Amino acid sequence: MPERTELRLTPQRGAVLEVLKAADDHPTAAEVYERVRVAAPGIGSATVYRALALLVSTGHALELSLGDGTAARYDANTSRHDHAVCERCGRAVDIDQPVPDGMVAEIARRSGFTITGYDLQFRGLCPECQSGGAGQGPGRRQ
Amino acid sequence: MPERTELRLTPQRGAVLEVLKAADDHPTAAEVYERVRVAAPGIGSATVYRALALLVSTGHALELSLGDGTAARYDANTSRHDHAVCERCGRAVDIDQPVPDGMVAEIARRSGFTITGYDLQFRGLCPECQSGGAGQGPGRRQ
DNA sequence: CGTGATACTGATACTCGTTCTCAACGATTG
DNA sequence: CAATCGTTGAGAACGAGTATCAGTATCACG
Repeated sequence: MPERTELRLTPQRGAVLEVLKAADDHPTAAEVYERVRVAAPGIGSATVYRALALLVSTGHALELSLGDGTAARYDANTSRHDHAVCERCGRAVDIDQPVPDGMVAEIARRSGFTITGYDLQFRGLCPECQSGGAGQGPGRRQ
Repeated sequence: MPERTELRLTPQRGAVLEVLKAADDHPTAAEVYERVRVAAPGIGSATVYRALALLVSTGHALELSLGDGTAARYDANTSRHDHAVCERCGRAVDIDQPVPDGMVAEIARRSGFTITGYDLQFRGLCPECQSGGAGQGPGRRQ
């Protein structure tokens, strides 16, 4: 599978892309599937997964692993940015502040790695959940 | 299930903890299972998962999602640190340099989140894979 | 228009990591 | 010794994602 020779923008793929562009949250593949079924009722989940993978590989979408052990999320914003994830409600918002270059260089020097990128997720409580209710906070990892 | 009332250090749990402490890599649950079977031959995978969850919840181990979509990894080093993951061989090494406090504060201010922590993984090539061979690099995410 | 090549589709079976269920086991207490 | 209750191992169940496959749509060309 060296290079895509051809690539059609089928109705299904268009629908997936529309859903992704219309979403201001960061839907999982399953959520994308649900929403796409409104515009393309007969669509199968495999097709959604394939379309998402295609969009990611062609740079039209980003696949996010928000490090909470749950399913991958997708984002039509393809510029470099990170996320803050609410530990209570799972909502993710964009963070546009990059890690300082000096820090990356220092880490490359110390570890011997060639650093090609990084994934950074902040954890905490979103404004709604801070005020919202006093429910129990699950608390995960580190 | 408010608080652990009792907690036995059973041979199985001890074996899991030993494996974790002896590991200088960051084994997945499946790898822990394999290694534990040497010391505790009849052990079941469910027991290993339970022991790992227990160790994590009592602060004796850390569960890592290295953001590459693969299985969770475990680490007996419970102090705050991040990881650099090799994109070719999957190896993870520890990174001890924290994100500057000012950056975290700035992000909390801008997003309105109460930040309780973060997960940071650097991606790149480890020293071995840089020199090692010219194989094909997979290339994932962002 | 017909024909063949090939990309794409949806259904479904499957894999894999992880969790759940449950009967049996074992340690502790009275 | 009996009752209790946390723990165990086997295996079923689960959810996300992938592979397979037969059928369909689209394209290039004569």
